[in-house]
Amino acid sequence: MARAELLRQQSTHLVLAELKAACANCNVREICQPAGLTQPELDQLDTLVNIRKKVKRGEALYRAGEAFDAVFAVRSGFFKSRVTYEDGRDQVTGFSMAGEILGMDGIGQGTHHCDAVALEDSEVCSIPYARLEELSREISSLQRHFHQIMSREIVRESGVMMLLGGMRAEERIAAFLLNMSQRLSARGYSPIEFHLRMTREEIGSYLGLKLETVSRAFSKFHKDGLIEIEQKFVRIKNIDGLKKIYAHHVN
Amino acid sequence: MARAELLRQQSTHLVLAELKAACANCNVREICQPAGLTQPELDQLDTLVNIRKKVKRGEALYRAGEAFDAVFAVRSGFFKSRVTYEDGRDQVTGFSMAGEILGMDGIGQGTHHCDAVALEDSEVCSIPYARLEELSREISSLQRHFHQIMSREIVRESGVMMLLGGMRAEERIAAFLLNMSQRLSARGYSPIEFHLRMTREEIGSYLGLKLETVSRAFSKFHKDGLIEIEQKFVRIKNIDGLKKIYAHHVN
DNA sequence: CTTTTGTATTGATGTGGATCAAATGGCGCG
DNA sequence: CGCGCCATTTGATCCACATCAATACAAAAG
Repeated sequence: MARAELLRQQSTHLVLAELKAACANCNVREICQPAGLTQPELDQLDTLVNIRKKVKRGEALYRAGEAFDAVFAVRSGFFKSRVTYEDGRDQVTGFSMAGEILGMDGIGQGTHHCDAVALEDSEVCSIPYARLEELSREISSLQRHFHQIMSREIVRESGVMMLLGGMRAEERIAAFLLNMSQRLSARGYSPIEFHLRMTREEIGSYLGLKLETVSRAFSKFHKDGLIEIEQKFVRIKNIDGLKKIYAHHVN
Repeated sequence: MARAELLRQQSTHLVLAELKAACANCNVREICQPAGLTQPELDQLDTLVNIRKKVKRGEALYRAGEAFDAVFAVRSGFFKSRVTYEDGRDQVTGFSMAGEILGMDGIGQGTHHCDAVALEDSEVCSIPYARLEELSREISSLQRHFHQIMSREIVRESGVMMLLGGMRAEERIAAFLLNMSQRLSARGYSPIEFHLRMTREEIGSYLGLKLETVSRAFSKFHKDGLIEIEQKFVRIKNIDGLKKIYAHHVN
């Protein structure tokens, strides 16, 4: 752990030996280290993830229209994905936290379809797509794993479609909080206390609501004793209450 | 073409020779026949698509929760994808027409995440996923092609998220009609005249609107001379007018 | 420290689309 | 052919959320 910390502070131009160490110690195991690999396969895998890159808060990891050549594993930090219309309006299409994969929208067209912007100082591992394809052909469990990640992204988005299509404001916010809680929990963080990295406006954009509506819903949940909320800090006090709102589904 | 028609009427238990002929004549080339394959590769490909299956109008090709073991190429007909909540409410998450691929939501969990229901008598080719993975490892252009199809599904869904999150009723309907037009056009059908296979209610469910709102929007477009619409038949009379509505984006 | 700027809260009012309701029309089926 | 069901259209009313507006607050900048 201390070693990983050390490596993190070094240049992004790492020699291979260091990269291996980085991968072996990385907390993003789930992504880059599918289970059941033999040692030779693990060695190959180390050649896949080749560059670690820091992205400062507010900077874009990539932008819509840029050539796609890699997907990214978020090592630390937090990103939003955003599409921008011709007329300047934009919409947040997702949030990515440490341990998640970013950039798969680019595979289809060979160019990125959205911007990925860091909401706090972040670090990613770049996974060159050509190499990923190559290695997928050799290591079937990696292939399967990658397909699963893409498929889950499809399922995630259809979940958001449900939110947007059929739920009312408070249901959406409850679903959003529960989803955050669940994902943080899966990453080993507290599921009941966390910092929102995004603004009310970004939450609203993601959920198809205005920032005032988001704020009012948070206030209401607070008043009803479901959560504590102070600025970006959230503590879930009654998770079943939230689930009940989420599952209410009036019509 | 006459031969393909003949084959279509035979049993779904075809011998290999017939299958080959079926694939060679299939109009779904784009999916099952990536460009640049050598003859041996093409022969392998013929072993991938192994069963043709008819699905009658109203029947499900698969249902949420069922074990996933294949994706499907729609050979003819039309499907809707639908997720159902615990409480019985459901939402349409997509429509699939001839030449498109269905069922990729199941890869992540190993079970299907939604129902796929035929909106008219349809015919699909089943593509066993295990075999697809296997063949993807051998034929890199097939691998790439499959990844592109999945990625495009991700992009498609984020497009729907934009619709649902940021556009008003008439913009959504205009976008829906333009999308239908474009997809039909890409399949060699007329982009200006077509039959909607789904009800107003299904369109509404997909777009996050009530059926009355869908009906009113159609009536308005008709009144404004943008389309002709009679029951499920649509003729687009002013495609630029529709695009203008779609791009209006008040805020 | 003060100023500036971005973010959040809260209230008052407006409106797009949902809801409720009723009439019409198409189509499968006995 | 005629019955009954379902899809569609259209009108009237309602309400959830957007919009407009004012204030408060926090973090960053000077």
